[in-house]
Formats: sequence, structure tokens, C-alpha cells
Amino acid sequence: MQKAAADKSDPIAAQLAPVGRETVQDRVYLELRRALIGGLFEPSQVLTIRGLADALMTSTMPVREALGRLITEKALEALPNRSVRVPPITLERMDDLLRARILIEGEAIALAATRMTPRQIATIESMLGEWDEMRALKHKKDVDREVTLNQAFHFEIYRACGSAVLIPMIESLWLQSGPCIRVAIYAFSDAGEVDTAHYHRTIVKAIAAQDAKGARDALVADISRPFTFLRSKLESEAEKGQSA
Amino acid sequence: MQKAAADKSDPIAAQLAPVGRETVQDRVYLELRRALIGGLFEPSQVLTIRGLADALMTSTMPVREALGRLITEKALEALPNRSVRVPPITLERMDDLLRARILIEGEAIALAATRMTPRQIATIESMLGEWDEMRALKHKKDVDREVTLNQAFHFEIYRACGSAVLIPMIESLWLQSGPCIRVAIYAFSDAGEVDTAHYHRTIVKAIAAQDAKGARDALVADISRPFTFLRSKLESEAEKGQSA
DNA sequence: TCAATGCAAGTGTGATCACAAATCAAATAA
DNA sequence: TTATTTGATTTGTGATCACACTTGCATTGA
Repeated sequence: MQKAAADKSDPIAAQLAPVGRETVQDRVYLELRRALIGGLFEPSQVLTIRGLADALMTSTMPVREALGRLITEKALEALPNRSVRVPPITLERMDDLLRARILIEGEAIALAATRMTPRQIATIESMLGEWDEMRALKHKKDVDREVTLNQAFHFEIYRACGSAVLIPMIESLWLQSGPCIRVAIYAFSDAGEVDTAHYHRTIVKAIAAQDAKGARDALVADISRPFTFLRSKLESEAEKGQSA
Repeated sequence: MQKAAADKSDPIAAQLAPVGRETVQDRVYLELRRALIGGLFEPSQVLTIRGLADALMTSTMPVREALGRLITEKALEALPNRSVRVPPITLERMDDLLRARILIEGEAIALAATRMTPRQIATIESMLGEWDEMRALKHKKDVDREVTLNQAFHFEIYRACGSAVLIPMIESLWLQSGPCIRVAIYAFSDAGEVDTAHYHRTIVKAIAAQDAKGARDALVADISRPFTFLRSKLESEAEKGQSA
């Protein structure tokens, strides 16, 4: 019955890696994904296969497959030239993304609000403290940590909604709005992280009370904030460009 | 100014294909996509790269990239053996898919109901007639045409919702529920197409009246039907398997 | 007869190569 | 000086190869 672990190769090493070993392609894909959600790429930035292959210390093969996957998720865009780039930001696309996120993430959090266990609620409650820690040492903004913490908080909730269909869609939406979000957070200058903590606190309170509607409303307020901020920024830029 | 068409190669051929020529990879991807939405693959069926490459008269390269893209869309499943298969049907997954489709396609049709032009409404109205045509020559069911017509009707509506974010998500959902749907349609035996026409008629009526809520309700009834039918079938199979 | 071992065919993955198209830069002509 | 063209470089795409792993079957042993 222990056939899976008992191979002709070293049984100890086999136990350390019991499941299928990770492929280079997946590593590249996850790396690019993380970079996109974190907003490490600029909107409209073009990516080349060989460039990424060199940067990731691999050949072109895993990169091109990863890029293809990201293009189908609309996380990247295939130009008619066959080059690929990070999709540019437009007002219409932003509103579109926000509406979809409100719809789907709102549904997910409403489901989660009625299903989260006390243990899961304790987990997201403990995450609130990390915002205070971050505000305590108020040196220059650690945008990476903000993004990571925000992501961990939200997906800890979404994972509890119990839908294997909704969660990948939410991941796709984050992937698509990642570059915009980063731009918004930078534009926020400071005063960003304290607000985030406040909204997250409201969300946790609603979930702890099993208040699905309250949780959905709090979430909408939370994810709308960077979008509305970015929207006003884009609008001012647009009219400036028009006058020029 | 005619630099684009004036190449060193044949200018006539260049004009016949003015935009980027299609890649083999895209052809394979669209082919597999069509097959999946149409339910040409059985649930749990495993697909091999070389097998598909031979069937599609190409090398393994475009196939593996297309498979990778379909895996990220959850249209296919990567087994720990590294082989890929069509995801099997489970009750939980079906309910999950149906809920997501109601949520997203419902939103899309509600948006479309307030935005469709008379011309677009006339288009989907004309599609109703094709169901009558099909019922008129009532030889053996033409499942392929049913699926195609149903798809064309729905996406003609969704395209009018004006959301470049929602439409790909809906396509992904159809891709994931395609194999289930085909099983359900086959199980329907006959009496399937007449009902479809009836539900579509209700949808068109609501849209013509710009009744967003009515359109959403009619759509929910339409897409729920095959799922509830398949659900009862799976449940009876499950208890039969339990007794055996 | 049945289980285990070993061999062979099949399969996915990554690297490399060949080719066509696009891009960029320098050189030439007006 | 400016616009056009020519050539070299870069880039994406598809094919092929090499390797590792899995799977299936036949052989061998008890």
C-alpha cells in the first residue's frame, strides 16, 4: 500500500516530495502572476519572452506558455504585432472591473459570512493587528507588504465561501486590476494604510455577526476606494491632455 | 501611407490578410474550446498532447500551449500524473457552476436589457424562428445545432451588456459547464428543443419591454433547467451506486 | 495460480534550432 | 534638413530532440 512512496530512488527524498514536483512553467507562471497582482509591472509595459526568460534564469519555453496562460486570463494583452503587454488603464475598463468585482466578491463574502468558522474569523481578526504594527513603525510606506496583507485578508475570506468556481474568477479579477491598484496606492501617498485597516475592521465585525449584507456593503466600500481615487486622477489627466 | 500593404511579398495576398495572421496555436485553442463548449468530450476523458496533435494535423507545440491555457481556465484539469483530462461531473461542482452562472449571466442580461438597440432585439427575435424550423423537420435531434443556436442566442445578448470583463467570464463558465450540458441534453431525450424556444421567447419579450428583472428571471429559468435535470439524474445514479 | 520484477512503449517537459515578421538604425536621396 | 530605403538585430512561432517519469505488459519466481 506504500507503493507511492517506495520507489527505486531514495525513499526519504520521495517522502519529502510526495506529490508531483513543480514544473518550471508553473514557477514562472506564479512568479509573473505575483508580479502582476502586486503591480510590479507598469500598465502598457511590453514584455518579451526572451527578456523574461533571462530574468527568470530559464529558457523561452516555460515563459511563452506562462504568457499564453496569462493572456487568456486577460491579465496580459496580445498586440497584433504578436508582442504582449500589460493592458493599459482606461476609465471604462476600470469601471467595468470594479462592477465585476463588486458583483462577484460581494457574493463570495456574503456566502462566507454565513459559513466562516470561529477559527477562521479569529484568523482574519489577527490580521487586523498587523495593520497597527505597520502603522506603528511609520517609516516610508511598505507598499509590497500592504498589498500582500490586503490580499491575504481578502482571500482568507473568499476561500471560506466554499465555491471552487468563484475563487478563480476573483483571482482573475485581481490579476486584471493589479496594475491599476498599485498606481492608485502610490497616488494615495500616505493615509492609505490606516483607512484600509478601518474598512477591514468593519468587514470583520459584520462577518462575526454573520451579517451577510453588512459584510457585502463593507467590502464594496473597501474595494471601491482605490478605484474612485484612481478615477479622479485619470479624469484630471484626461482633461489636462485634452487642453494640451 | 500605404506602407502596411506594400511589402516585398505579394501585395494582393497581403491585402487579403491585412491583420495579424492567425497562429496555429490559436486555431488549436479555438478548436478545443469549441469542442468543449459543445460537449464533444466526455467528462473524465483524458487528452494526450501527441494524440491531439495528430488529430489536428500539427506538432505538439501548439497543442501543449492550448492545453495549458484551457487548464488555467479550469476547462481542463491537470492530474498529478501530469496528464490532463476533462473535469468529471460532481453534484457540488454543478451547483457551484449554476450559482455562478445565475449571478454573472443574470447581471449581464440585466445590463443588456436596458441597452439593447432595436436592431439587436430584432436579431435575437429572428433566432426564435430557427427553433420552429428545427421543430418542423422533427427527424432525429440535431444536438450540435441546438447547442450552437442556444449559444448564439445567449451571447448575442451578453455581447450587448457592454462589459469586456463579464463576457470572458461567461465564456469561461460555458467552457466549464459544456461537458455537463451535453450530458443533460442527451438525457433530455426529446421535448428539449421546444422548451428552449419557449424560454427564449420569454427572454426576448422581457428584453423588448426593457424589463431587466423579468429578463433575469427568465434567464435563470432557462439555464437552470438542464442543471436541475442533470442533478436528479446524478442523484439517482449516486444512490444506485451506494446500494450496489 | 498469483505476485513481483524488469523491460518497453508512451507521455510531458524543457532546450535548441530554423524561419518569418517586425523593429530599429544608419545611410542615401531629394 | 527631411523623408525614404536598406540592412541588421530582435522577436514570436513552430518543429524537433533529449530526458525523466509513468504506464502497461510480459517474463520470472515462489
